[in-house]
Amino acid sequence: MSKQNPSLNLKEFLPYQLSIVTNRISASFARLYSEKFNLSIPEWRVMAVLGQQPGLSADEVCGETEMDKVPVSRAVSKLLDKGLLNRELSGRDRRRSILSLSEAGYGMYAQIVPLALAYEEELKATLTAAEQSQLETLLDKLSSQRGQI
Amino acid sequence: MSKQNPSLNLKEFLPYQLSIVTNRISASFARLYSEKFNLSIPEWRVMAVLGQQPGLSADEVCGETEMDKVPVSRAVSKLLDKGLLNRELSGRDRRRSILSLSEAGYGMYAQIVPLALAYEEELKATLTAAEQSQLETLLDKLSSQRGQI
DNA sequence: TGCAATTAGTTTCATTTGTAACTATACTGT
DNA sequence: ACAGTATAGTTACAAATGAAACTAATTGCA
Repeated sequence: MSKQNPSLNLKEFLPYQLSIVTNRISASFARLYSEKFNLSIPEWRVMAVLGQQPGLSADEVCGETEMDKVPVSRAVSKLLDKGLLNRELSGRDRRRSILSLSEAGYGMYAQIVPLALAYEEELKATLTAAEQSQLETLLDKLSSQRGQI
Repeated sequence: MSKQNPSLNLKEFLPYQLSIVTNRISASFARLYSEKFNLSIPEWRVMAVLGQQPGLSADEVCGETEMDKVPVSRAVSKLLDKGLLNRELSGRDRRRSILSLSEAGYGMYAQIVPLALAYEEELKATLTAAEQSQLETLLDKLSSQRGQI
């Protein structure tokens, strides 16, 4: 039994399945905040971390969101333009910025969070409690094992 | 208990977790065929479906891959340039193309498929058999339920 | 038939994205 | 103290992407 007639069923191929499901979910979730609040995905992610952890630097935002520093920089400057963010420079290290949501930014954040949580609930609604915890386990395993691949 | 102090932990937020894991996996899998064979993600996807189902039209490739017709069209024309694809016009409907891998294309496909399968194996290696089937179930559930969201 | 509406696929254009170069500040070892 | 290196963040440029306009072929139905 050699490898003659190699074949791969895309629909059963795990990386492909993951990317289809994830893209659908990301896209439909993105509609939630992009249509109503006119935020791009990077902008929303920056707001999401700063809403929870105010005072991070741009670099720390990169770490939290797994985003590249370029999209973070661009998202930050757009959010500043829109008045959704405050930025000051760190006294200790004047390369570093200190970022936080402005009052307007926090107001928007406070509107989006319940939508996000409701969305997540809906997503999980078809899963039993056991399946939900299985999913966590599986995602953890898949994500930890990457790196040597 | 009202919704004062709304907060959302990004790292525990399902759409975010999915997108992080998936992006890592997609990126590391893409390195596999992009570095060695100089294929873009859309190009690889087109080859992947045609390797399995020769004779599809561009439109059917869209359906199989969930890609937009524009990236498919571009990927097809690049693959034609590279000599990896054959295209003829359907006799019945001369708008439709009939696509298949060329000999060179199939040769490349035959080299990539084992890499892809090995990659998938490695990915699944940390999961038990039970977890692997759980994962399938979960992905099915998550993907079927989208649409009304 | 023949003309309006669809469909397959391509092209154009504007937007997004990523890589690499750049600026400015801070750290290191001598 | 200071030369070399590293880091935070921005900018510039090129490539990828998507929406909408376009071309060509087909279908439907009056």
